[in-house]
Amino acid sequence: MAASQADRVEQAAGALLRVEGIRFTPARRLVARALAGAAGPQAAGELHATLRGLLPLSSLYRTLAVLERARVLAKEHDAAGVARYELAESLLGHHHHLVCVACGEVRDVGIDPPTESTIARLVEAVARRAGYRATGHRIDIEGTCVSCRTA
Amino acid sequence: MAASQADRVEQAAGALLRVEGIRFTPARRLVARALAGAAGPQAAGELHATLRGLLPLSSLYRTLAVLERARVLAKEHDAAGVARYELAESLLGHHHHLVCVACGEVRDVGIDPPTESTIARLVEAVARRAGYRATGHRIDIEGTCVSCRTA
DNA sequence: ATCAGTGCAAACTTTTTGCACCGCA
DNA sequence: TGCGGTGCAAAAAGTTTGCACTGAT
Repeated sequence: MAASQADRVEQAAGALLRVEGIRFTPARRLVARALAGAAGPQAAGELHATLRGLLPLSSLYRTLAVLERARVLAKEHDAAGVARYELAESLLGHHHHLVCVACGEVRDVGIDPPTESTIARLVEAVARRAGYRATGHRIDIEGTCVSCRTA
Repeated sequence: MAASQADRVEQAAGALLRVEGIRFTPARRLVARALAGAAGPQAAGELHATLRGLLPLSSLYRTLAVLERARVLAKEHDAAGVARYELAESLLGHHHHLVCVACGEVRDVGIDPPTESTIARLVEAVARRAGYRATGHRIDIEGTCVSCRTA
């Protein structure tokens, strides 16, 4: 159930922070758990609303920065340039994003391992030919989500 | 040679603007040509520096917005959240990005058509299973560029 | 007692906008 | 002459930071 996923994430986040000698405070627990329950990367404003004033925006940003430094979460930017945060792949697993071009929703999507490794192999070959040493890749699949299509 | 690529882009950009009933002014020519010569998406600040004061920043932003609206160029955001502009795929062709995780450079990279269509097919299947209708995809290949590796 | 963590308010960066002016059609 | 385009300066949005306070170890 949902609670145990949040529990697992909380435990893993605590371990990552301890390794760096950083305290696992209530604010950090709160943010880690909130992200554990999200279907995709969250903007600071969204998290702030979710947490309903439990954390001032500046503290939230600082919390996010700490968690990012400890590799608990990863920061990226959506099409509007707004920062979005989600659990690091070491906690969430490798995945990609479905981006609705109509409403801007960003949702996580997993790719089955055989397909994923096929893609990884192709991508690495492209990078090598261009003189890059590939360390990873990000794929955003643009399209329209169900609600935007039926609306 | 370089000039003819800029010329082709300028002509195509002019056509796109004319279709929308928008004037193709010197400022717009300038920006279109500057982007035609770039190896990857450019930040507004970079373009402003390239144009050496020929265009105030606010006018540059407005020019970029006009060109985006006319589908001459596309806007995206780099890892730092800064807006970057490049020629639309209808002018530049479908391509992806090599992103150097060390220096932040973003460089265009083409993928050979067979590989590209393999990837497109895989990606569309993933989207369909998730209830999305895919209209496109973006792949950022993260790695280290030659200069960052040898430095 | 010390030092990391917190909250408020102010600063900063990037991008957008209001308004007056200019110039081509 | 009308209207789109331009430039300056000011504003808006998102994010970061200085500083004083709080609380855990």
